[in-house]
Amino acid sequence: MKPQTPRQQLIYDYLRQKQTAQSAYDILDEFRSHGFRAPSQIYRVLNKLLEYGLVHKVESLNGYIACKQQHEIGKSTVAICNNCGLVKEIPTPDFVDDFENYDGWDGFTPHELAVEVKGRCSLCN
Amino acid sequence: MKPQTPRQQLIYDYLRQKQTAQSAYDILDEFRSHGFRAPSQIYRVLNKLLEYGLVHKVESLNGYIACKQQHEIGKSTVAICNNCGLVKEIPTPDFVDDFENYDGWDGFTPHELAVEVKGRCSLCN
DNA sequence: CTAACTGGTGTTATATTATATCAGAACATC
DNA sequence: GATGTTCTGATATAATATAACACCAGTTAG
Repeated sequence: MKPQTPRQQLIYDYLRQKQTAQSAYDILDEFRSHGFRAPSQIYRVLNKLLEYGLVHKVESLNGYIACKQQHEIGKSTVAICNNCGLVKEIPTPDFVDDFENYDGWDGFTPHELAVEVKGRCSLCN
Repeated sequence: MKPQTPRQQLIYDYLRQKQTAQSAYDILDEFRSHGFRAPSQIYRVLNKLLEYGLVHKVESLNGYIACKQQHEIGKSTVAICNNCGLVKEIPTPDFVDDFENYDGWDGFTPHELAVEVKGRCSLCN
């Protein structure tokens, strides 16, 4: 699915070009000149992009990044640099597929899986 | 590490007995009668408990749970029921250890890893 | 002893993130 | 051209989290 409106395209392109997660308010400040005046306007666009799978929310940063990986939906893995804030979506390792046949679930049926890894990026190492 | 003060013990015990993640404000409301009056008081205790590894933050719920699993520090896995809100910490599967030798890091050095899985618990299935 | 340090506490204020709600515009369709 | 759907603008408010400062108690060092 591609962005469906000019504003979706605008925000998607903006996130694509960023290396760090952006908050809704970061985006709002960036695009006030484009007619965005209230957070709800940003969240509306973000929610669509999330729905389309074009954007991920980085829960531990309350920020948003563009999805640059082709991956199974409902299975994202991001690496977050504690030093510079860089967020990189990485290919979800194959062995995570084992989650489905993991026997530790105790009756739980997994639908979506999000892995957030904190550490140091190659430049900050 | 065990709770170090009466208030840490209080909140820790409270979280231990809960099946769902509790927000700082839930806890505040619960313990107003014990002299908690401001969110910062709760966050102070929570931050200590997090530091001691006795509590986990569930990022996607902005809530907190007691850690009931013995596990390597910096490696938590929680299963979240989308229906009833139950949050269960589960043993981090062995194969996640492979993360360390995963070759998709591209220079990134992982320190901490958090897995949040959404789905349906055994009762809501 | 007492000065300095430490860690926990109380309090007020404020920052940050996210949603609810309502009204109107744009557009399609029948 | 009435109806419905989606996107939009706008205001208000909710929910989550931190900053800053003063106080007190215990303890450790000079």
